[in-house]
Amino acid sequence: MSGSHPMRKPTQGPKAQTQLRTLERLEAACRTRGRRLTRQRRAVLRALLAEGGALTAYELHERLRVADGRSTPAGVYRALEFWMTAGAVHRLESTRSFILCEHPESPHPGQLLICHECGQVVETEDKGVAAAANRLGERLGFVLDRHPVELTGVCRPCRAQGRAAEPGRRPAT
Amino acid sequence: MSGSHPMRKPTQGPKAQTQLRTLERLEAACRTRGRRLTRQRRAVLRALLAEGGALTAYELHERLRVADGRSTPAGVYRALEFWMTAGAVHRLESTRSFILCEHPESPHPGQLLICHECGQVVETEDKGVAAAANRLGERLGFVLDRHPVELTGVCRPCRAQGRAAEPGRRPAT
DNA sequence: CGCAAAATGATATATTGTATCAATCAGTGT
DNA sequence: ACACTGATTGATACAATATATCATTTTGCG
Repeated sequence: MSGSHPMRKPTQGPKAQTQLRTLERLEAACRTRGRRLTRQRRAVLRALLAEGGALTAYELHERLRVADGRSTPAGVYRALEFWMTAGAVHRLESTRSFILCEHPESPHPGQLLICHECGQVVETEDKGVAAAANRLGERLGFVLDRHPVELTGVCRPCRAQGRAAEPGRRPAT
Repeated sequence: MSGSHPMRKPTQGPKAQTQLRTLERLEAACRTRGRRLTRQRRAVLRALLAEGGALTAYELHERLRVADGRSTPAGVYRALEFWMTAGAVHRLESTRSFILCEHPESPHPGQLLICHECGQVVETEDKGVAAAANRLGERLGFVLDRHPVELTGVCRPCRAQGRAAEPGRRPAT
């Protein structure tokens, strides 16, 4: 993930601030409800925060292992499972990686825009997309769940640098 | 995939007819453009058609191996890659499986509604969802590509049978 | 036919994700 | 402080998914 893409540097801008507050809120909320906030779980969340983007489970494992040699893949997956259940982490199916949720206080389903050139991920809560998806679901008898919708494409900086501009597909017809 | 879910039986209704025509058209189109339509590629496409739903690469491998003991996972992945490039097969990221495209003649990005109870997949080309997604992309500087959008939920039959009705999430806050 | 490009077969290996079970830890009541 | 209980972890093994490599075979074409 971050090894294969020129991932954006984790800045200390207002976004990181927000995430930090979010982190504290999540940790507190978790503690007060009988769910345990353990060393390992905290470590996973903080590693994702420090990264500022998506990481695979094994990349997380590598990072945690530096500070705690006993970290295992299974442990990382357990912690990720815990945070996903809590709504604090999303899984990116299309890149098999994990990322902090930027709107953990909202119950709405969101969208994740993923640049397949640089790996950047932008999380949104677009009413239009959500409504259109729900209407479609209704029409076909599906009740959609709240996993964020993944939309892949190329972000502006990558287009500007000439990395893949075409929407592409259809070599056949 | 089909082993773990009570997958719908492949019917011989009008849909299968359509798919069959589609199959022939694809095979022909492929042949006439310098791309090779080989035994293995044909076998993969036909196995997906026969299934009438999604299959993982290894499930496909199992099936092909019956008729041709030399089938390998690598070969299956290569054939799938070929058909995906041709727009004839979609990959379902959320279930790591593959399914025939039902609208291979259309260049529009589609949606895949996936029931996570029974595994059923419905492919659509909803203008509303597509437009909303593109607007969102524009707003954020992303040019979206044409991978179908995956929407997961529970289909009507599964809700009727009491399998999981709730949209669910948020045990935390 | 004979060449070059495309595709395959065979094999190995990388990556991603779970299962199991004994040991440990954290909260609770005493 | 102590023991009880359930949650969590550590350690290990393994399952499932996906790709790399390279020698060989097949195909299209002149």
